Amino acid sequence: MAPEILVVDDDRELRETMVEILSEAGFTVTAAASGEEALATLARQPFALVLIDMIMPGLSGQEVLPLLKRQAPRAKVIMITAFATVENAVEAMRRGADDYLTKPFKVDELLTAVRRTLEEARLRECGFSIDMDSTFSCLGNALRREILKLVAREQRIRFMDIARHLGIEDHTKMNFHLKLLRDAGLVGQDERKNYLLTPEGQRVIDCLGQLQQG
Amino acid sequence: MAPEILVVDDDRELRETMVEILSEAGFTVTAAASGEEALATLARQPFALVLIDMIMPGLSGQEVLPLLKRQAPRAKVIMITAFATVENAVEAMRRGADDYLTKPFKVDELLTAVRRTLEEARLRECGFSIDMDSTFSCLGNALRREILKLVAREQRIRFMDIARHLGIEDHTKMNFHLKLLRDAGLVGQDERKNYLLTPEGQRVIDCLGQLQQG
DNA sequence: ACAATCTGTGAAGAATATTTCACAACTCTC
DNA sequence: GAGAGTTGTGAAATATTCTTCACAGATTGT
Repeated sequence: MAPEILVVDDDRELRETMVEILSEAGFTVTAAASGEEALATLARQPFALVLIDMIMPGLSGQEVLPLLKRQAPRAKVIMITAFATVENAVEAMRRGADDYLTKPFKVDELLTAVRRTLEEARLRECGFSIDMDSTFSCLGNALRREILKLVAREQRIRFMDIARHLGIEDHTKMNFHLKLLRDAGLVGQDERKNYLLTPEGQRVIDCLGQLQQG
Repeated sequence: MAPEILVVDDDRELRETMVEILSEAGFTVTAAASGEEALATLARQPFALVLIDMIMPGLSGQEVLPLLKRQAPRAKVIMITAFATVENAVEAMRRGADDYLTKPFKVDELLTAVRRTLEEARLRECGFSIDMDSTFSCLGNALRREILKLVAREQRIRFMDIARHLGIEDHTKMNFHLKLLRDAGLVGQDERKNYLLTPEGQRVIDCLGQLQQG
């Protein structure tokens, strides 16, 4: 499925030009003439990317941005303005915009910005997908959480060292939990049987840290 | 404990001026004269905020930024430059900077930017702290995860409606799980006994969505 | 090669978590 | 206020997970 883009601009001519350029480049494009219309459209359908003119009657781009980010946190946003200043640009980015385009722009500038931003979004979706069910049921156990945290901290660690660090005398007990962590795809082993985090495990740890205080 | 700030600038005079200003404002400040030194310092000690000059011999600010973000993802960053352009500012923000300051700046501009950025960091730490143990052991159960997701989707929902949505015929079973979710602080009830997400629950849901594809 | 340690398996028993059931207060509507 | 539906409690039965134990191949150091 082609990436869905929403173009929001009150200037009909510019709006239609942008739609045309992006459509020809192979994107699926929808247009909205105001911030209000954009939010309504976003409520009905998800978009990968939203292009917003900063200056519009009614809701301005600046005002739409936080509303949009709340409603569709995963949508990427490129702000467009004729009055570009460092302050405005920084402010827009601080508020959650992903890029910033100055009018007038060339066709190439638009396409480059759009492609780059979509590419970033695609990267973030990562190659692997995490199976929430196995991950959560696995981490429902406190000892397994401890093991995961320890492996994350030590980077690579051997079986018996995990047991010693956590004060577990029965290694077969450790093995039981370690196996579940392996099955859930959270930890793996290198060629020397050292235990280490998989990318999935790394991501879970990141998320955990963020959950705790971030 | 006062917030820890790291100032990175090769220009000794400006560096010491910034340290002085920030120290007098009550912050705990450390200085580094180069990108390399900054990264080494960050490895030894965490900082809430790092101020980096864009242009330095050796590692430039642009080069330090991604390294720093990898090493200390939770540190906030303010980039400082004498050659401010919209493009440079946008680029720095895209790469993970949290604010952007143009030289020469007034004392007030520096303090405002620093305070605002730290305030944002503080807000993100939120008022409540999540008890990872109870949260995870609670969400170890698939049915409870389903309930949490349903409550998140519906915003507020009544007891029996949860049961019907999930096709659970025995309401006392529902009650068992709902109670555990309440005990874990993930869901609450309003005055009419509608179930709804607590802030903690909201945060967990956000994190979950992000884990799945973000 | 030998001993010592490490890494692993599977099955039975022990401990927890979950479901079911009997029961009841409460809140609507009529 | 009677009846229907809602929201709840606690204890016993059941299912699941966890621990322990007996055993064994692999690896390492000497």
